[in-house]
Order: sequence, then C-alpha cells, then structure tokens
Amino acid sequence: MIRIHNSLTGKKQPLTPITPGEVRMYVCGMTVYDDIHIGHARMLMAFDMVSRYLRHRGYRVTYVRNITDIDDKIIRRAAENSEPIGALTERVIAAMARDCAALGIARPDFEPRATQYLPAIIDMVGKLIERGYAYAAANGDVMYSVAKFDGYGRLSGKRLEDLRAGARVEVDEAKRDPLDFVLWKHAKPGEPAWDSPWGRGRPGWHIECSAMSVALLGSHFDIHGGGLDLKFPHHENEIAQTCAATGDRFAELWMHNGFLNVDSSKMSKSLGNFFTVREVLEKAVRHPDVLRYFVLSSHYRGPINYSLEQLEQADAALGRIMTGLRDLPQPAADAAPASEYTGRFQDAMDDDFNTPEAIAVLQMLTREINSAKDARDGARAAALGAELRSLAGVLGVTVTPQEWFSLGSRLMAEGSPQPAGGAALTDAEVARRIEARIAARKAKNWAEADRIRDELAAAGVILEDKPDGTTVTRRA
RNA sequence: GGCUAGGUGGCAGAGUGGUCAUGCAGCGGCCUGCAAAGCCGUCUACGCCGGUUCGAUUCCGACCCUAGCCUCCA
Repeated sequence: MIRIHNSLTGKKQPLTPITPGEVRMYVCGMTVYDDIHIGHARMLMAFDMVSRYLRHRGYRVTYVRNITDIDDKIIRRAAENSEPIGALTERVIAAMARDCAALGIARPDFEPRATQYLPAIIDMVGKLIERGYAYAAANGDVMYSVAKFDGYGRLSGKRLEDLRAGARVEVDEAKRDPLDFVLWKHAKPGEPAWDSPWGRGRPGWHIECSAMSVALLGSHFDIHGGGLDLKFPHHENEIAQTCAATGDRFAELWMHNGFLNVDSSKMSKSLGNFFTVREVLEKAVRHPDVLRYFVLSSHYRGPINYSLEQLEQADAALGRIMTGLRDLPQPAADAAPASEYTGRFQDAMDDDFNTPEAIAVLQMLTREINSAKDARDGARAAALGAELRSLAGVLGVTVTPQEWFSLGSRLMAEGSPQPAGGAALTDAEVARRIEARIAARKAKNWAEADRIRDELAAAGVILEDKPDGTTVTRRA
C-alpha cells in the first residue's frame, strides 16, 4: 500500500487510483525562456522518481508535464534577443530535453504546449463565463471571479479576507475584486495573439494547466504535482477554474516538492546563487547520478541546501556503492530470491517516497555485499549485487562501476584536491606504469613501487592492490 | 501581520513514546611490504521552558529561531 502526503489535507493517505491499476498524473513543468537550473532539476527528478516508482509497483502511469510556451517573460526575452518567440522556445525546449536526458529524467508520456491547446483553453474560459464564474472586464481581459468559488483557498490554507488584507495585492481597475485573476489577456500591439469570442489575445497562465490537464487526463485524475511555490496562487486557481468549469473533482492528490536552496535561501538571479544544470554537470560532478543521489538523499517535500561540500558527500556515498558493485561475478541463472532489503526498500518508498530511507537500505545492502566479498562468498555477493543494481535502478541511479571508476571527481570545493594535478596520462601510459610497479613489488623494490604509485596519484589515478596480486585503479 | 513547513550528533539526513537509522568526516583494531579499498568496533544528538507519562527527541502548550508563500517563480 503506497501512502502519499496530500497537500490538500496535510496528511498522508493511501493511493487508491480512480481506475484500479492506473495512475494519471499531471505536473506543472517549465516556462521556456531560459536554461533550466538545478532547482528545476530537483522538481523534475522528484516527479521522475514518483512515476518510476509507481510503474515499478505495477501501476500503468500516464504522466503529463506541460510546457508553457507563451507568457510575458518569453515575450520579453525574445524581444531582448531580437529573436522570434518560436525560435526562442524551440531552442530552450531542446536544451531542456538535452539536460533531462543527461540527468536520466525519463520523458513524460505527454508534454503538451500551451500554444497547442488554444481551442481547449478558449472553450474552458467560455464555460466559466457561461456558468457565471468569469466576466469580461472593461479593458478586454477576461477575469475569474474568485468570490464565486466556494472552496477558494482550501489548498493553500488561505482565507479571502486575509488575502484581501495583504497589502501587496495589486490594484487593477479592471478587476471587480483585487483577488480576481486573468483568464484571457487582450492583445497588445506586436504581441502574439489568437482569435477568441472576447477579441484577439492570449491565455493567462493558470488556465493553460487546467485546460491541458483536463484535455489529456479528464476532469478527475489522481495526482497533480509541482513546486511548493505553485501552491498559491497557481494551483489554487487551477482548482477554482477546473472545478467550476467541469463540476468535477479535478485532482485527488496534490504533491509539492520542496526547494533547492543555496545558503539556506531560495535560488535567485538577483542573489547570484544560481546554478544551471549544464554548468553543474560540466564542472561540479563526475557523473549526473551524483546530482540525482544528492537530490534523493533528502525527502522530496523538504528543502535541500545545495553546496559543493554536499556534492562531495554524495560523490563519496555513491562511490561506496560503486565500490561494492565493482568486480562482482555474474549472478547464477537461478539466482537467489531477493533478500530482506528489497522489502525494506519498498516499505520506505511506499511511505510517501521516503528516498533517504531507501538509500540507507542501499547502503546497508552494500555492506552486506562487502562482507560477502570478504567471506569469499562470491555467489552471495553476486546475488546481492544484482539486487542492489535493481533497487538503485528504481531510483534512476544507473551508473555502472565501469563508468564510475573511469571518471575523476570534478569537485572543486575549497580545500579539496584539484582534479588531475599532474600531467594527464593516457590509459596505455597508466597501464605501463602499473606493470612496472607489479614487477617492482615482485622484486620487493618497495621504493620504486611507491614512487610509481605517487606518480600516478599526482595524475589523479589511485591504485589499489588486490590480494591476488592484481592492481586496480580509480580516479580521485 | 496572515498562512505553511522546519529546528536531530563535526557535516548531511531519516526515524521513533522505552535496543541500531544511513552516509561523509574522526578515532581504535583487522587486513596490507606500506597504502588504498573493505570488514569489525567506537565518540560528539534530538532549539528553549513547562505539562501528560513509570518513561519523551518522539504527544500537548507556550516561547525563541529559520525558511517558504501571501507578487512572476519548480
């Protein structure tokens, strides 16, 4: 039984799909005007993990993650770049797909774009007017009348009175109530626009998600997710729109991931504490799975503080798992059934996707493998290794020891060793030195053996002598 | 000010009314020519003050502190 924390109630509840065996899930994705940063990556990985795990547990999952490809920021950025809006969004979407692929984030089943759903959006706005929840304002915009919707504020725990009392609600002449929000924006000169019964214009942000989710998943589906900052007003508004337009229940469960912070504050460009996925993958991490391991080391709902020191710890911890997995024989064809750890892993994940606990199970399994190796029980080590690989794969951690040990740590935290201090050596050069060292060791020429080891260490290659007389390498 | 999450050992991070999280780092031992890796062992905990209880880090209340949202935001 999988239990999930529902933001709507603040409690964990069992996942009981509307259609047995099938989970329909919608997650608010990206507004495409710039490269994604690691905060976005955290969100994308969180819901990637959720969809992977649900599939692992045997559910058929339909995962929809939208793309907002028309919005103020996009229009502004395109103007700044003197580039057509479509060119900008295509470029950014391609970059996002590339970053996601690098991070091992599976593509959702549907990735709808707002501009592809104008008919559905216009239809929903029309319904809202028809049903008395929306009105055409004097300035040509169409507004949602928040006071008309009974449950407004339920998700975010806000009351209309409190919101109105908030000093920062923008005053807009066109609104009947300062809390009302835009469903359809009338076109301004030079902006992209579509025809509608209310004149040429473009959709407001909130209505896009309502229209696309209903179009692809229906008016009643299982899970709606997104970042914590979307809870209010975006998700609150989605609920108001969809429920009012369809009369249905909309999403049963609301999931919100916590932020990835830097120096305990949310990342922002103004603070300069902003890291793109690309720069982290290129400069800070030996393999993308280090970032995934780091992210999954915290629970998806809590905050994570990003720092190079934390990445170092994740690198070391994942390295330990890789060491355990290294040099294992193939498990027998009639491999032993799963150990107790698979059950513990599942218990952890069933409990609101407790990935830190699940990772602890992976580490305990690693120790079992190492103990089996020490006891020269190759069959047991191999069987446990297959199990560990499989469980790590459920979390999307798929790097192999072979890849891992050929990569150097790229961490550049203060005080940590710089990568490849000495001259870079080719594999052949490294192999030649190792052979020379093995010969020296046979001759008990320890001084020469140690000299070669130091030389390789300076080049970032660490040697480990095995009991059988062989020597293996790993990168610092 | 309103609302919502939190405050766990050197660092990160789960969890629980009364034996163990886990990883990184440290220390001791085993192994090793010496190392490394690994194994075994081990030390620093649960913001503050009350209350409930045989017993609270875990439940309740007050307080202090932090972050987020209340405006575009993953």
